[in-house]
Amino acid sequence: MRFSHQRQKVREIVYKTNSHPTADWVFTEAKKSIPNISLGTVYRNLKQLEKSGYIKTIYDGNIARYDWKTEPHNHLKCKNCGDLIDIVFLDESIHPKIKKDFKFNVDKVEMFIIGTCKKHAKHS
Amino acid sequence: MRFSHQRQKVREIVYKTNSHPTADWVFTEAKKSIPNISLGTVYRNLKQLEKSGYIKTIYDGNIARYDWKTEPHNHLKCKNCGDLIDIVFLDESIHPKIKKDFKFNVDKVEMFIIGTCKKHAKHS
DNA sequence: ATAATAATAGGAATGATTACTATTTATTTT
DNA sequence: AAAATAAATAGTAATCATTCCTATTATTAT
Repeated sequence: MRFSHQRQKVREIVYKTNSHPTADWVFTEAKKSIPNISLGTVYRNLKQLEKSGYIKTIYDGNIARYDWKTEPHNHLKCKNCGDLIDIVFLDESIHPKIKKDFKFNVDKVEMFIIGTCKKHAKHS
Repeated sequence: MRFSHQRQKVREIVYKTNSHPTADWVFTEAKKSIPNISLGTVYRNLKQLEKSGYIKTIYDGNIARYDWKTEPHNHLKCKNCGDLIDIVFLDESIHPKIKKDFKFNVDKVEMFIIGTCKKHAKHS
């Protein structure tokens, strides 16, 4: 894979935010410094960056979001504001139990905990 | 909400399978007995059935699947065959811990465990 | 049976993502 | 440093899942 300014920029944008951005948001940001970058280029590079292990794809409902944090972690999703909050709740220590109980070799666990974050809780 | 043959059929189709079908598969099945049913009708009814609590929607990557099993449960997803396997691994007992540790009120947990099922494991 | 209106069929519209292709650009070879 | 090679791009068309729209049909209350 050879160098391109577009790929470098896409990567930089994902690495600079904790907002788990969508492809479209990355596109909008990238246009600020590369005005004629195309959306296809953003998608292609996000896919390549994931393949190379630099970023991870998160499926939030039926939209893809991207995350620079590649270590195993989980997400809280506030149904009120839509924010995704990174947490570490389950780690790889559950893999042997799943293998034993269900005869299933685990690669990774994707968990969304859906509810209300502290900013939007009605009361305690 | 008043009776319709189409809604009854959609519900019956989802209730008869353990394959976590997509809207399109439900549509194909429904056409066998209601040849001129439309895809929009299938989508509308799936949504209504979910709202009424008869079925649940599962987002598998960026495609919606439907599940008659409405009690909390989790899914193993084999990356080899794509099958979704129902398991009960995490239950609501984790909710208080998440509330305490992260100040987050949990409604539900969506978990996908991705890996290789026993049919497709290379060896132990 | 009639009136009121929820639900439908069929097709158009939308939104996210992928595919296509002529051109540009990074790297390699000379 | 110029030419050759091939990867990457821009721009656009195509695809796929899903939703929206509207005239017509079907269910239910009167």
